[in-house]
This record gives sequence, C-alpha cells and structure tokens, in this order.
Amino acid sequence: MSGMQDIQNTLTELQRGVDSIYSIEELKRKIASGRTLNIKLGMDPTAPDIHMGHTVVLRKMRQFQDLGHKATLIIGDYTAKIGDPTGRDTTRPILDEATIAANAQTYLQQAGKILDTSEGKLEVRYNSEWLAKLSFADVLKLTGQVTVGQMLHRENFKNRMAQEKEIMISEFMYPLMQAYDSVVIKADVELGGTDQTFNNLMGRQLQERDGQEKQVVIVMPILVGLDGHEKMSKSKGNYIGVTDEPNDMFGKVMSIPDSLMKNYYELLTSIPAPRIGSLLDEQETHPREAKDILGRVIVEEFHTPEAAVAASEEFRRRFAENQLPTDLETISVSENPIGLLKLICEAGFASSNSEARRFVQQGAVSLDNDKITDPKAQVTLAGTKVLKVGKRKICQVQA
RNA sequence: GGGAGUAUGCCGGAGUGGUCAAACGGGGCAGACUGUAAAUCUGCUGGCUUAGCCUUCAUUGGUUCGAAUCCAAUUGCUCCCA
Repeated sequence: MSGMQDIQNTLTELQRGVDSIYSIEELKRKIASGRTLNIKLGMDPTAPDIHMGHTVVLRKMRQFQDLGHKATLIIGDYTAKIGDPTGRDTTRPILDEATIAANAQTYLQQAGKILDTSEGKLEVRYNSEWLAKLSFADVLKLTGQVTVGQMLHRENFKNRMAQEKEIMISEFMYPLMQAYDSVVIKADVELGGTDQTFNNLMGRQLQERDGQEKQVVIVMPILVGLDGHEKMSKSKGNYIGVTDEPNDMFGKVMSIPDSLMKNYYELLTSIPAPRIGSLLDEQETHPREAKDILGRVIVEEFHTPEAAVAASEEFRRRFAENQLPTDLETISVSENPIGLLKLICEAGFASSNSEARRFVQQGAVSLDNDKITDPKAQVTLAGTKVLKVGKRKICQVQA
C-alpha cells in the first residue's frame, strides 16, 4: 500500500459530511507531513446540554483523533464572561466562574460520549488563560491586523449594516478573540459549523501575520432539527439530546421527515456511503425500515445495542400494534370520583382546565380505550384505569 | 444634545371610541388518513365553576356611559439632525 494512496484515503474519509474545507491542498500537506496535528474546537460554555447538532462537529473531531491527532477543546470562558452582544436576544446573563466551570464539566462529560478522552488525545484549555492577560496595547495590535472592510464582509454584519441595525464595536472583537486562540495554541485545523466560518478563517489570517502555518478550516453543516426546517437547537425544542432516554431518542428519530434521513445518516452515523445509498433507495429498503435502522444506530451509539433493539421493539408495539407501553407510569389522583378535566391536569397532560377541555372536545381523550367527549364527565376509579390524551400522552391513574 | 416614529396574543401583523379575547398568516396542538414521514382535509390555539363570567393589546395615571383605539407621563426600541 503506497503512502500516497493512504493519504488519499484519509482525505476522502475526512471530507465526509463536510460543508467546505479551506483548503484541501493544505490539509493534504499537513496530513502528509506525518505530524500529530493539533485540532481545535471552540465551545461556548453557556449551553451545557449538548444535542445531535453539536455531535456533528464532535464526530469529525473524533475522526481526527482516531487518525492519531490531538484534540484541543477551547472553552470560551473569557468570551462568556464578557457577555456576547451578538444577536439581539435579551442581554445574555454574564456567567460567573463557578457556572462556567460547571457547564464546561457537563459539556465534557457529554462530549466524552463521542470524543476519545484518553490521555494525550484530548486537551482542554480555557481562553481566559491568555485573553485575560492582554493589555490594551496588545488588543490594539490585534485590531491593527484586520480592516473594517473585512469585518463588514461577514454575512451577519453585512446584513445588519444593510438593515441599519446596530453593531457594537465589541462585536468586532469576537472574531479576533477566537482567531487569537488559534494563534496561541498553534492550531493545525479548526472545526466549526457554517456559522463560525468567518471567525475561523480569521484565525488563518492572524496565524499568518504571526508567522505560523495557517490552520485548515473545516466547516461542518448545521444539523436541521426534527421539524425539518430550522437549525436544531434547544430553545426551539426540535432536538435530540445526547442524554435522552433510548425510547425517547428512538421516537424522535422516527418522527423526522423522510427528507432528513440522508442528512442524518451522513452526519450522525459512520455507515459507509454505499450502504447509505441502498438504505435510502426505496426499491431496496422501505423508508420505515430505513428510519428504524437509523434510530437503532443512533440509540446504540449513545446507549447500548440492547437498548436500541428494545427501543425499536417498544416503538413497534406502541405505535404499530397500538399496545400499551411497557413502562406505563402510574399516577395517584387527589380525589375519587374526580372530574375528567381535573384528572387530565393532575396527570400533567394539560396545563390548564381549558386546555384539558379542548382535548376532550377534540376527541383526544380516552379512558381504558373508551373515548370520552363530555368535558363534564366524572370518573370513578376502582383499581386503575389507563388515561390517554392524544397519541403520546398516556399513563395509568389510580385513586 | 435636539427632533420624529413605534410598542398588540408563541412569532409576524391587522385593528384608530362600543358589534374585540382582538382579522389574517406562520408556528404549535388535536382529529381523519398514514409509516409518531410527507402531502391533504377539519377543528382548536388567555383563564374560569364555559349557553355565562373574568383578566389581557409596554407601564402608570387621565378623558369618556364605554378605550387596544383619545390625552399625559414613564420605559424600551428604531430613525433623522448634531
């Protein structure tokens, strides 16, 4: 096996799922050098719970680790401490050190499900380590390396300028800070989502000014959420968390639009491209089956193979065969007999009586499989009854 | 520092004195159909002891029989001039 061929294979593997690379030629050179490369990934310590969207870039990082390279995780504690004015969300709370440390801990723990955390494979750095030490003169020197015109090239800034929205000068500092991180740790490759492209490219520029070899920037696509349209995010509620329970995780995968399957297969699994092709070919595989496999593969990665099979079977039992779930929760109600609406609220299936009433009127409520449409119904409990509201809300109630 | 404009429900956005719990769209939820997919159709989408009642249209106070709609002050946002 020739060395050239090896390198070519490696490059092909590394290009899987990526949005773009700046530049492939440089990456090839770095790989060919045989050095242990320093792979950088920045992390914002404000969002401790990570979901599948975050794992896309983490998986890429893992690939590099498996090829013998070193991962450097930068915790942006200094950046977070200042409070990011980007996007006019209500002014973000300024985090104290304890919170940042706790968030970073949670993050590492969850990221550890994907990254290789063994000795020498992963290094964690806090950027306050060097950013806090910069003097005003140092900052001026940094700002002297980038023109306003360049800054305004950034999509985000460009749009806001066009819309006459405000841009704080401090916002110009963010790309610089992140870029400076790359200079300090001498990154060979920086990973990030498409929304980080500008910042990451800035790293190349500063490194060059510093006389370093420029980092290669690998841009990963943003994972689309369960709704099939918007970016996966916690705030939109369209996410699969890495700590989700197997049944939950599997169910969420089954609920994605078919059109998203290709994307999820490529970005969230390691299944080889040809195999994905046949899974997605409706002549060869029924879409339901393809999605079931996708769900199992994902659950398996974050839990166990047994849990994956169990989740798949549970799903089939519940929704295809319309059976009761095996882990049916039992809730004790406060009175007996009890008004139906109150019962629904106590089960936690509605946040108000009015909402419960709507469910009943819409025919979404059943007790022991008998649909009830009278909001005024009184329920007498002797033993337990199965309360079902809609397709997914189900539990057992007792007096 | 001076001036102008704007503030509505999860979001966008109508509404300029009563017929407004507030048009319309999006989103969400529920029902039918399905593969907890897509597409489609239907209904719902402030609260309550629901043929009725109560609290909402930035905040506070005022005018009026009656205000989301008029007035004043306050606060936030945007823009223009300096």
